[in-house]
Parts: sequence; structure tokens; C-alpha cells
Amino acid sequence: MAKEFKRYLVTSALPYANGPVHIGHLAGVYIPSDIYTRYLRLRGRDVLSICGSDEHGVPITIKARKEGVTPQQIVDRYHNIIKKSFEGLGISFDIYSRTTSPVHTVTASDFFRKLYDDGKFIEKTSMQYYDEEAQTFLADRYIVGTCPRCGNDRAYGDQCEKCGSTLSPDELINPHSAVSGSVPVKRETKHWYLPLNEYEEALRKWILEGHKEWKTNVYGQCKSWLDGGLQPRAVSRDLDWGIPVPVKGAEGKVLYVWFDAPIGYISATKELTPDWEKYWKDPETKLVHFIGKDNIVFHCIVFPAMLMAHGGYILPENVPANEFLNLEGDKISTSRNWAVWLHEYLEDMPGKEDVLRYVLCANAPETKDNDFTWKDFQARNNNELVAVLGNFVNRALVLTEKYYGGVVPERGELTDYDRDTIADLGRVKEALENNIENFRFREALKEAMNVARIGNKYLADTEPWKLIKSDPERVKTILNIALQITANLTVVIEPFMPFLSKKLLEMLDIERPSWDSIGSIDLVAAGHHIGKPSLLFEKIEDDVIQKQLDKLEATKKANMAAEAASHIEPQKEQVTFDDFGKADIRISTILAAERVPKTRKLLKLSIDTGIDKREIVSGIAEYYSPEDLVGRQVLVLVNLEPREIKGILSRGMILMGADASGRLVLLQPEKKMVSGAVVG
RNA sequence: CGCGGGAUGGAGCAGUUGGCAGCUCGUCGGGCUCAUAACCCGAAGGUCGGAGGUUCGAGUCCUCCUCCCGCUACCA
Repeated sequence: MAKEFKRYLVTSALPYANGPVHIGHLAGVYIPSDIYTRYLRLRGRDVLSICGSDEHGVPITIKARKEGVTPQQIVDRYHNIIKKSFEGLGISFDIYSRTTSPVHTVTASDFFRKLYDDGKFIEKTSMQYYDEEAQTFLADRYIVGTCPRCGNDRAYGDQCEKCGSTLSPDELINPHSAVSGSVPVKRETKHWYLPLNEYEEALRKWILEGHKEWKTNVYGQCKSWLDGGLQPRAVSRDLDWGIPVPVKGAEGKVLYVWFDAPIGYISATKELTPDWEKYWKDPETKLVHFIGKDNIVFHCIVFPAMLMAHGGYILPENVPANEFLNLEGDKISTSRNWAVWLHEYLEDMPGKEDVLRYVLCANAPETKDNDFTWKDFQARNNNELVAVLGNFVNRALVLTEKYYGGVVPERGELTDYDRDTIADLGRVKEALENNIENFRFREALKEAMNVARIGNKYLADTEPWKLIKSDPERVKTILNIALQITANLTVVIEPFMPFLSKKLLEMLDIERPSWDSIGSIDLVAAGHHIGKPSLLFEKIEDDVIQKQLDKLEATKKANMAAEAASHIEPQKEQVTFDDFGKADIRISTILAAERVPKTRKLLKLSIDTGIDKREIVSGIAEYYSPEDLVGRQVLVLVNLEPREIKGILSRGMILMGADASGRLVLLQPEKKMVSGAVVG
């Protein structure tokens, strides 16, 4: 089963350029793929790691319209943020390209054209909703209306989120465009479809029979799709942002993003090397797609079908898809800003790139959704990185410095215990290979960390600080071995924590040992002078964590406010001019204010209405303190029926704006007026 | 509705073909003092989501149920 491949091609899901990258993306895709490629490079394999921004599609055009900029400006902004933040975290793509690049435009266009010329598409004409105001056809998702099943007035054209039923846009009652709010009309439009059903048998054979080793979630998902029967799928869209359909009479039509995006892997390879074809077309290449679970169908069914239709391309050997990462118990959401953004993390936590890499790998959602919490982040840093890894290295180096002035001591005769320890060390290599090649990165990281554990135990058991007085010769051997273990660490830890590995190499002042030398105790020569020890990791104190928690708390509050603001009360029934005329509203001045005892919300206000001076009880104590109010002018409904509240006769009502969250805001005249002035 | 994945000591995860329920962290006790109050040893802690079934034996296989996350939505 373990076929040997000549070279590897690793792709990571293209991040969509309508927002920055967050920890969910990292844990699901980019950290696993980077570990995998770094591992392959260490083993001296021929490997390319490919990624880039996915820059087409409707959401980007909508975001651009909202901000009043061009789609190009949106994608430029996020492409640059994403690219830079990946570099900052040491994600070592061989190329990070983008789907607006000229090479991609040509590649995707040619790909479509080849399928078109070979008669692989079906042309179909259908009626679709068109937004005349925004001058665009509307994807199902962008039509909002009332659900025919449950009456929810915010159902989407494809699904009602309230009752969960699947809908088609035609079923919606009172449909309107989510883009402009206008009422859409039906228009005829022509599109090209890839008949996935024609590839069903080939896909079934390839996946269900040929790739039983795929992760259960991936395999299960594919089986479910195939068993359900595949349908032709549209590969073009009516849109002005994207790669034009390279066919006569296709003006105003572009390639569907999910047709164009995976081809981005090919174009990026092309951009990187003139040898791109051997990576994509030679069966001796192992192609691996790293993705998240929402992308399974595109990478296991649609893209392979495209490749089959085109011909000449290899298919992925594996598609390791991870589940999702939650943040502090809630789903990560770009639109709700519920995320830890990579570019912000890099700024907030300089020098802690490896800490994030470590935590996200150790807690990666490999088999089920997981939760990222800042408390766990702190605990893993302090109890694992500092206490186990950092501490071991520090012990070994400080002792060498102290006893031998930083010169690696000569090793003498080995004891049985030494040999046992070295044997333990030797076992790590195979365990690492096994786990990484089967995409079990969590387990692999644990194995790598084990090297530090072996080291700590070795020092604790041999107690060189005691022996130095009674048997200094023996101590030389012990520290020599401790240093060899440290040198082993530089290799085993590199795929996971490259910054640490580099720092460790500098400290030992050695070249990086090869992968095959893992387990060796001849990595640092006796007599070699090592560098000065310094701390690899620092403890993270509570206040640093608290700052991040506060940041999230603020986001939560802002979201609630925004949510409240979006709930607008419907208009009340019509009133006549006379009805309105009955209300006597006057500009009034607040003379005094005090809290009503034993209440949370109430203030007693003394008011000069111009007509008289009176008292009004108002429920604004949560938003205004008495001292804020004295002297302010407000609007008062003066002919409201008096009412006794908490024993005080309240005569009139202060007018206020109230949003759905219950927040109250006083209304006041724009210029100071005489009390008693009529409002109307 | 249907489909896919998940539910295992306080937290996060393993558990391959059914055969004594493991690992990391936390907690408690002890040891050590070279080391960032770090390290090493030991202990406590689980009716393996619930109910039923197959079996000498079930975390593992079968049936039903509950909850969470996804599912031709461009959110990994």
C-alpha cells in the first residue's frame, strides 16, 4: 500500500479574499499543511507547497459595493494582509499567488475552453431572478423573503434558517434582493453545466474502492454524495467580477468561483516553475489537498471530475479535511468578527509565532470540532512549552555552561540506563513518520515533545548536579547525552515550531542535522563550543490573556448592539393630522434630577415646561446620571395623563429614542430655545 | 425530513481485527534543588451520551433514541 512517490504537490485551500485569516483557517488547513511540507523537505523530498488568494465571487462584489470601492481594491487589501500574516507565522508556501493574476486568468480560461471544445459541457437556459437596481443576477442566497413553511420573514432563497427547510427562490413569498432591497424580476439566462453524473462511476471507483484510507469524515461525505447520485452543475455565473467565459455570446458571464478557484492551484504551480507539468501530470507525483470540512465536495467530487474531463491530470492521493475550530465556545464568524485574526495576533504577541502554531496543532480539530480558549492557550504555553520543552533545553545548556564553560564534554562509557534512554530517543523517528504521513499531526507533535520529556527524565534520574562532586567523569557523559537530545530536538520540532528550531540551532551553534540522524548521539561533537543559553519561551501572565478576553467581550457587545439596531420596528398604523395635533410637545428644561430610591431605572426630574414647573418620573437612570441632566433641554409630552409612579405624581413624558436592545437616548433641540416652545 | 461526522475521568484527546479503559494538562501526596516555583515519582478521579440486543466477553458489532457540528450557501 505504501507506494513510493517521486515528488509531492501539497495544496492548501485558497483563503477567500474578503477578510483576513483567523485561527480557524490555521488550525484546519494551513498549520497541518505546513507541518506536512516542512516534514517532507526535511526528509529531502521533492515537494511544492501551493496556495493563494481566492479573489472572485459574489461576496467580494457585495463587500465592494457596500464600502464604495472596487472589487479589485477589496482583494488587494486582503491579499496583502493574508500573504504577510502567513509569512509572519512561518507558513512556508513555495508560492502564495492569487486568482486575479494574469497566469491564472489564462490558465482557467484555457481549461474551460478545452472542456468546451471537447464538448464536455451542457448548455442550459433558465429563468433567474435579476436585481434591476444593482444590475445583477441574484444567487439563491441573495434573495430574501418570507418562508412558506414557518412564516419567517428573513428566509434565504436556498434555505430558511429558522425552520431549516430547503427552499428554492420561487417558493419565497414577497422576495426581495439582499443586495439592493429592491424587488427582483425574472430574466432568461444561459449557463454551462458540467455533467457530474457522467463521472459518477469513475469517481465511485476511485474513491470508494481506491481510497478507503481517507479520513472517515471525508470518505463518508463522498459516499453520501455518490450514493445520492450526482447532478450536472453550473460552472458559469452572471456577474461582472471574475474570469470571463471564453466563448462567443457569453458577454457578462464569468466562471463560477468554484470552477476557477481549484484551477488556481495549477496556475500558481505554473507561475512558480516551468516544470509545473510533472507535478500535475506525472503519476509519480503525490497530490494532497489540505482543506476544511466544508470544502470536501469541491475537492473530492467537482475538481476531480473537472480534471477527468480535461484529461492528462493526476488526481489527489489524499484530501485530509479537518473539522472546525470554535472560539471560546462560539462558532468563529468573519461577519460577526468573532475570531482571533492572525495579523492581529502577530502584532499583539510578537515572538510568539510558535506558541500559536503549537497550541493550534495540539488542539487541532482532526476528528471533531474543537474549542480554542485563551485559558487553554496560556496553560499550554506555561505548562508544556515553558515547563517541559523550554526548561529541558535550559537545564542542559546552563549545566554545560556552568561545568564546562560551554564546551561540549567528551562522552565516556555508556551505562545500561544511557542505552535505554537512547533507544527511547530512536523510537521517536518512526512514530513521527507514521503519524505525519497519516495526517495525525496532534499525535506527531506529542511524539516530538516526548524528546524533551525523555531529556527531563534523564537529567532527573542521573542527577548530574550531585555527581559533579563525587564522579565528575560520569557527568561529562550525562551532559554530552543531554546535549545530543537537545540537538535531536532541533529536527523533530522543526515542522511544528520552525522559529524555535532555528533559535535552538543558533544556541547550539550547529547546522541542522538531517532527518535520518534522529536518534543519533553524534550530532554535537565533543569540544565544540556552544552559544550562550537564553530562554526559549516565556510564561504568559494573566493580564495578557485578560486583554484578549476583553477584546472578545467588546466584540460580543458590539455585535449585540448591531443586532439590536438591525431590528427595526415596523411602521405603526396611519394617524390623521388631527390625531397628531392632539399631542402637545414642548421644549423644556431640566431644573433638577434625583434618583428615585429603591429603583434601578427611575429618575425624578423637575422640569420647566414654560407653562409651569412640574415633576416627571422617567426610566432613564441606567443611561443618564442626575448630574448629566441638569440644565439640559429636552422634548416633553406635556398633556399626557398624569400617573403616579412610586408615590410620585408624574405629569408628562420625556421623549426618547429607543432601540431594540432597550437603550435610551434623549432628544434635544439642536439650538437652545425658550422653554415652552411648541414642537410639531 | 434525509445524509455525513462527533459524544470516553475536571479540561483536551487515543483506543487498530470485540479480550485487564490509555495519553497530555489540571488536582492531591512525595522526591529533587541543575533549571523559567520549573523537573522527576506516585495516587485519586471514568455506569465510555441514553435504552435495548448479539456474544463466554462490547468503548468497539446490531437496533432505537437524545444532544452538538456540518451538508451542492464563495465561512476552513
